[in-house]
Amino acid sequence: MSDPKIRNMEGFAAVSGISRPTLSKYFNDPESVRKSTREKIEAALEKHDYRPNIYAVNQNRRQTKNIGLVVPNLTDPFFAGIARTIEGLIVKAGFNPLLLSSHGGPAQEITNLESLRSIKPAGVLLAPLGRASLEDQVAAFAGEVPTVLFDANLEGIGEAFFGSDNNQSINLIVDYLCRSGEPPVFFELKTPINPNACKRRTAYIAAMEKLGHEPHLIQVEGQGWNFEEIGFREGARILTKQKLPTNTILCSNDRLAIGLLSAAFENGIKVGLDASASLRIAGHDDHPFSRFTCPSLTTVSQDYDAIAARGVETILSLIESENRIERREETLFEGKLVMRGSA
Amino acid sequence: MSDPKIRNMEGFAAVSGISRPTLSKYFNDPESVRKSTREKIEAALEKHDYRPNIYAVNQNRRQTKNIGLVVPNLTDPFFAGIARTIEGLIVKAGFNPLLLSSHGGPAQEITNLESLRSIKPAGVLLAPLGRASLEDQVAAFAGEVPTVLFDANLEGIGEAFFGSDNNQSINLIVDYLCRSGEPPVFFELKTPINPNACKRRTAYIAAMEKLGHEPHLIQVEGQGWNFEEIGFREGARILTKQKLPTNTILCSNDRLAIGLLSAAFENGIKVGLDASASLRIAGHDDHPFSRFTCPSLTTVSQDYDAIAARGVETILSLIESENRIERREETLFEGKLVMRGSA
DNA sequence: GGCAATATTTTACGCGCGTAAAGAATATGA
DNA sequence: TCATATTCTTTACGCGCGTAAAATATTGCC
Repeated sequence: MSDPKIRNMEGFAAVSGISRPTLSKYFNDPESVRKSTREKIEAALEKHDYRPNIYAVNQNRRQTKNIGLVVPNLTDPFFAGIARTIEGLIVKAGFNPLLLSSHGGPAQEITNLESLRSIKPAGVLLAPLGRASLEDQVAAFAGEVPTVLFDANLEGIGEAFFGSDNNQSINLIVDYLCRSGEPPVFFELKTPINPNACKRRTAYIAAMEKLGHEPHLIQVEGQGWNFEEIGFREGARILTKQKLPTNTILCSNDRLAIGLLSAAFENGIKVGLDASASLRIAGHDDHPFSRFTCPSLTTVSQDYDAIAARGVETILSLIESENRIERREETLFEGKLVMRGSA
Repeated sequence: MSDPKIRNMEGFAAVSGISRPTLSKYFNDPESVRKSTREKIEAALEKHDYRPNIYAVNQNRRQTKNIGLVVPNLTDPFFAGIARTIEGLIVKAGFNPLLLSSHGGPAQEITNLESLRSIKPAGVLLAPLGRASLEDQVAAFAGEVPTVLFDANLEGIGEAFFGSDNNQSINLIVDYLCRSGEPPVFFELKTPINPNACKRRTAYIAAMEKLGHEPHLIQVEGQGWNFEEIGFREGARILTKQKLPTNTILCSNDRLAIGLLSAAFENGIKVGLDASASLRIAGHDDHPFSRFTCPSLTTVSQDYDAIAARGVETILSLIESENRIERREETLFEGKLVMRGSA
């Protein structure tokens, strides 16, 4: 805001009348200097627009203020949403979030961790791809940098894991579906990449058996993260070519359900609750778009505010304590039933 | 991968038998050293896993290899998709992309630029919020850091702009809609935040008049980026309470159309092309979810591969040439008609 | 007003690397 | 083979800041 451009802290010391070491203290923690000097510094900052060179700072600090945040796929609004929530919490804690997406690829996931390593993050929040993850390399990274997993668990990797209680949530919706109509079949990928998908499958089977129904899995071909596409393509196949044992389909996730709903529509199959409908479809996750499907999708919402909050909390305390956690913590949060038009 | 951990380039010089200045040359450009020494260095890298400290490097280089990438809203899969494409191109060029989302907020947009400033990016690719952007502050930033705009234009800000030719694309779809059925009304926000929305409105009016039809705007209330929500809420209102002059609605963007389709479905209004349908709906953008709406959404796709490619190309040449462009370039790319089931 | 406690200044070094200059080594070509 | 052009090594300095230690200044308190 004023005449001579200030190039470094020395220069700012000159114009502010405060010594450089004291300024350094101030920038690391404004509360650590006397109130009167703090005011002098802040008054000078108003006029002179100086900020410490972040590279010089990070070169000398023992720890950076960076926290890495890696999600499997930012193109999925579900993860974009979580990422946004987490970023907000990190900023509020005075740290600097760095968001990276693995774009569904294991190699990219490792690349992301590698590039995080070079910025020396104080900690990392990682939502791994799951089965596709190159576990050895992820584990190696987590051995060097305090890492907390969320969304998808990799056994024994990282200091903690926060995710959804698939057992509870699948139970919830299977129970609801059975109470309100015919028991559901389970629509999923044959070879799911995500551990949550596997847990949901076994949870489905257990829930059905508990209620005295025969579980029925519909496992379709499909790779990658284009779930809507798979749900649409394979959904069309099973809806037209295959005789379903019931009129109710529970999908392993909402994105599959979105594709399936679209396939049902295209094939003139009416989905919903009223008498004229011949099919019920439910999902899992409460994807941002699930409110706008036709009909709107009945599903289970994940408590991702809680997951985000606990994840950030944990990585921060890990950073604070400067050492690793004594025992790896795994916490699962309960889902909530979201009743809409499709089931 | 070997015994004594290497802490700096000095240490790596010791184990590799190459002097530090030469190593420095190598890391800045492997091709700049003789082949035989390059091989020696790379052999040593295989065994010793050393990488230059990025903070020390950036402190001393005149320019970093960072390129900022700011999008208005990562929760929108459209921007997530563009961002991914652009990131890929930046990496391929040997630079380091830094992705930030403004989350629909002008203050966040400025915060993003501020935090980019502190990492001293060589250049920035910015998709601004549009009307909501705090133009003065964006302009001030663009005055300090080479900046290229895309998606939404801010007059005179940045070295160049790449976006869609809304005039052409709206013409295209209005033309198609008129040829294939009744001329469309235009469904949009009363006070759009995005300059593209304004251009689309005037393009719609011009296209209609050119074809000898009376333009008809339906402008609904609504703020923010939750377009589906607005499309759904206001769509339900106009579909039930208002007599439309035609059976065809062109939406200002796909996300509004997705909400509107959902509203039509909820109200038992059949959308599509066949005789039994009473409404046609079209959108604009070819949003990733538009293929899976019910019915699938007829729309215009933006050529965002071209936008991404030219944007990256431009910022790179700007960085290379170390100075600003002589004349601000504005390039618009044509859209393609995507015919699906809804219109 | 004087003392102890606390805060600031002064001085100095180190972080890891870019880079310039001069001399030594190596490659190139006729 | 030798002269020449490249490339590398050695030496040295600087980047902007963290931080330690000792000296000095300021504050709070009785």
